[in-house]
Amino acid sequence: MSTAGKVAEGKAAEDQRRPGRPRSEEADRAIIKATRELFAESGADALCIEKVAARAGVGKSTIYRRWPGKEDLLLAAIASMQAPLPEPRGRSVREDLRALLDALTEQSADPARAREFALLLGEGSRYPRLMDRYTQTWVEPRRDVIRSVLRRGVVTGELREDTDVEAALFMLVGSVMARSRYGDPVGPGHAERVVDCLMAGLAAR
Amino acid sequence: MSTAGKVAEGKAAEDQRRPGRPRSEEADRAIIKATRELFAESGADALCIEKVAARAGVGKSTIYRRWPGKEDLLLAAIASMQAPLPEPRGRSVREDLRALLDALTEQSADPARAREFALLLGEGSRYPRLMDRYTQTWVEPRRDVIRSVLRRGVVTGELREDTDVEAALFMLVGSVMARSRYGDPVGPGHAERVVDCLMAGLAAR
DNA sequence: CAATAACGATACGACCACGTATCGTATCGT
DNA sequence: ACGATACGATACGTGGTCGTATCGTTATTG
Repeated sequence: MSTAGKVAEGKAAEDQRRPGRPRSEEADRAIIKATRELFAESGADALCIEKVAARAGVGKSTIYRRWPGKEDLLLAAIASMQAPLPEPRGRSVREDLRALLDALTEQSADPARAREFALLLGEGSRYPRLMDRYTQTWVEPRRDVIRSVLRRGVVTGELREDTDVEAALFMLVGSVMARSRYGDPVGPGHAERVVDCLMAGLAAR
Repeated sequence: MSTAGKVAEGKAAEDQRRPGRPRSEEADRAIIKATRELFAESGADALCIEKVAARAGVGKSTIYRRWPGKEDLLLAAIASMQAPLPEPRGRSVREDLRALLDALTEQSADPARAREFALLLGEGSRYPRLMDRYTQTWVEPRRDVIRSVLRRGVVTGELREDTDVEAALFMLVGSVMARSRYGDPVGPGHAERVVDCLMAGLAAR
């Protein structure tokens, strides 16, 4: 039915036009919020639909009406965790890296985000679709921000010409990962120390 | 077989002296082996006693006779994963760090060991006893090896006097963690590149 | 008002894993 | 031989989770 000639209005309009009670956007939000919370608290494996429904104050059917299963729900929840890195100001590599690493550090203090690392490292093999999409959507774009700061530093002459961008990248983000773990949050001075240490190098003059 | 009671074993001898059929050491080995394999394949949450028993060719009771439950079994399995870092040769910091990082890299290619990271970062909060013991038994001693190499470098003058040992440590081990993930093993040249990059520093002269 | 679809609640069957209990059998010390 | 204990196998009860189905109710369109 419908299909209508009013093509110009797009699919959304068509959805709205469906007869019957419309889906509750509030339920959408509550479900995603509950999913994120439970994922943060217990991880992907321990997350279960019935607890999500209970916390969201929603019936199970309301969830299954929207997502076919658990993995798809998790996918939606993770996709909704927006955590943009700050735009580099471009005044100096040192300043930009500090700001980026500070942001990373702060974000990794959030249990939900710490779970993402775990998902990536461990549980990922059990949820391949989820992990692929997560990597593609979040990990690489964020790495690219750091890469571009480093590359620009090389161009401006602030960094060595033979800078190994990839090695530096993994040391920077890795320093946060290696440090953040349950009960041992990374302190605020971490970013500054790491950037200074890496910029100066270990070797004596 | 069973080497008899002859040795001056103390308590062990007393255990041996118990009447009845002695516990099978082969069953011990098979159980631990199966546990490690399943942990490597699927992680801590997916590991279940019944599959361990099946793979080990052992009855469930044989497992429960030895360990009170799943967590204790995992603890024993992880404790049995010996993975010593090589002894630093002490000729140069650069050489020692390369060797240590190469070893770390190679070990992290093992799925079982990759799971350890995940355990540390994510699932750890669900198995606090397990994680505490793991950290204390494996993580810190291994970090200490790297710390001592760095400190010695400062003493010998190979490294800057104001070297930030902790920052360098987390960059080194973190570079491996950030890179190793399911389906994206760290290449063999990684250690060399990282160490060179860190030693030289990013800043232009 | 009638048709339609989403709502919360809840019951259902299937499955899986836990940890316990009980088989008959095998292997030890005495 | 005998008692003791471990062995593999298997059945059991419990509890949790999945995904489906079915309530009566509520909101929206026409």
